[in-house]
Amino acid sequence: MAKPAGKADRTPRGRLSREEVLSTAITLADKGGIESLTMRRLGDELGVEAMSLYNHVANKEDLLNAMVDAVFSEIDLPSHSEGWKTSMRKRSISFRAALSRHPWATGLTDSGTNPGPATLRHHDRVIGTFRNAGFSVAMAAHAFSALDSYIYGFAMQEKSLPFTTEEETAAMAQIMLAQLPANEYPYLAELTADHVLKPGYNYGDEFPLGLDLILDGLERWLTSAAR
Amino acid sequence: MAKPAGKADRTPRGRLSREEVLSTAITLADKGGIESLTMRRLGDELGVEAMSLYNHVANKEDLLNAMVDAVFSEIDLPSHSEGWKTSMRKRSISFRAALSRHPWATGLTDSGTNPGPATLRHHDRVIGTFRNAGFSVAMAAHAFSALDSYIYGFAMQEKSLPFTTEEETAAMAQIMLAQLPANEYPYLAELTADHVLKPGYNYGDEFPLGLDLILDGLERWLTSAAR
DNA sequence: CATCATAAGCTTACGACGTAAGGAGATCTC
DNA sequence: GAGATCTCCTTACGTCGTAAGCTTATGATG
Repeated sequence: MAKPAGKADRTPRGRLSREEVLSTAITLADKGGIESLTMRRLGDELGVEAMSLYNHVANKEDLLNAMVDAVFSEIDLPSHSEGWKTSMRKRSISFRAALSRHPWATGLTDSGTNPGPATLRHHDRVIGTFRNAGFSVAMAAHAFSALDSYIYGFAMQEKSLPFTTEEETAAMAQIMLAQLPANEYPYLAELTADHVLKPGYNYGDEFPLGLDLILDGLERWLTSAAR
Repeated sequence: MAKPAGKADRTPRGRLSREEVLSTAITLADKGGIESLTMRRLGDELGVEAMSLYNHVANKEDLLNAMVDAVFSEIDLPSHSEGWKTSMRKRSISFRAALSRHPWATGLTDSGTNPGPATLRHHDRVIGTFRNAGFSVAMAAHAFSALDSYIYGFAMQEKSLPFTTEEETAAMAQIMLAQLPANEYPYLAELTADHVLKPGYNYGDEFPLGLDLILDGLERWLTSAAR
């Protein structure tokens, strides 16, 4: 009686905004993986037809790029004031945490082609932190490459694991161990049995070990001056 | 006259084999990127309808998993006899080269869920090399995680660069530098101008620097004994 | 308040995609 | 030489991103 026409069950809302589209897309991808994010489902979630999304987004690639930039905006920037090593450690941990919250972002490599403002700012601040600490331009580039390769790669390995919680890990490792021909892959079997299946194991805990290894290495580069 | 019926322009060949399907799929993905690999195109390339591929492959995921395993089979295994550091250095370089030849493999993370035999053998030999060198099980796990995260991440960054050759790099960097608001991202601008645009720059050259940083760090872990 | 351009939504449609179902012909086994 | 099996084909379905064009709500201008 009140509503004259149109879709019945559409949640009444003001107009859509790009931000709303973006954040819903991120939620969807977080929940069901990037392959579950389709324009139609995203539209559904927003109470709108798929084609209406194109009023706020040029195409799907534009959407994905913006999503990646949103992830970068969640990362704590290194502060120039705090000592390069601690502040770089913090931002690295924050970076990994962001990729862990949004695993789909790790594989969205096309965003390298045209990075958004948050991505650029992030990179600029990281390089700036190295430069201010006394790294030469070349050394800063090497440090940036080494450190971020590690972070990205770690996130990718983490994402590719078929388990998340400790219980899942244990269950999965049990199964894999049982399937694994132990005499053909003895070291893999040993590692699974004696390390992965130890109570309290969590792959994520490996992160700071490699991180500190690299940071210590970078510090050595720095103090050994010339390069 | 000779041929009684059927498709005219089909290259006469014996029956298809899984190996043939696999290697053609890899060639296709190498040439046009993973998104250009569709069942229909792969069929075309082999002179066969898309559906015929399902005689040799369970589904596309099976195909992709097998492709990743094929990439792993290209990597030089570390030899137990040679000293862990040099042999691990060799296999790391070989690993990166393989991912560089087949960039699509870097993103195919689902293969972590059920790795093929070449992948398992590779992992087993890597872990075995650490163990034989005196790493404890836990240290071997840490070393494996740190090193392979770096390699994977490096490959991913390399893949995401919008250029390959030195000329492309220079051209692209010029453009990006021109577009970049230099006062907003001063360190990025500096790095581009003074490092990337230097003649002879090639991002791939960064790889051994980070690699040696990690290997040296692992060696220090090893010699500092307990952990 | 009336008009009307613009923006934001909807409908329909197209050409890809992966693959289910089932049929036809070749090849192998006994 | 008969039957089973394997390989390939045709057809079809549901889903995807998105082009084209329509309708309606908004908000500025007279």
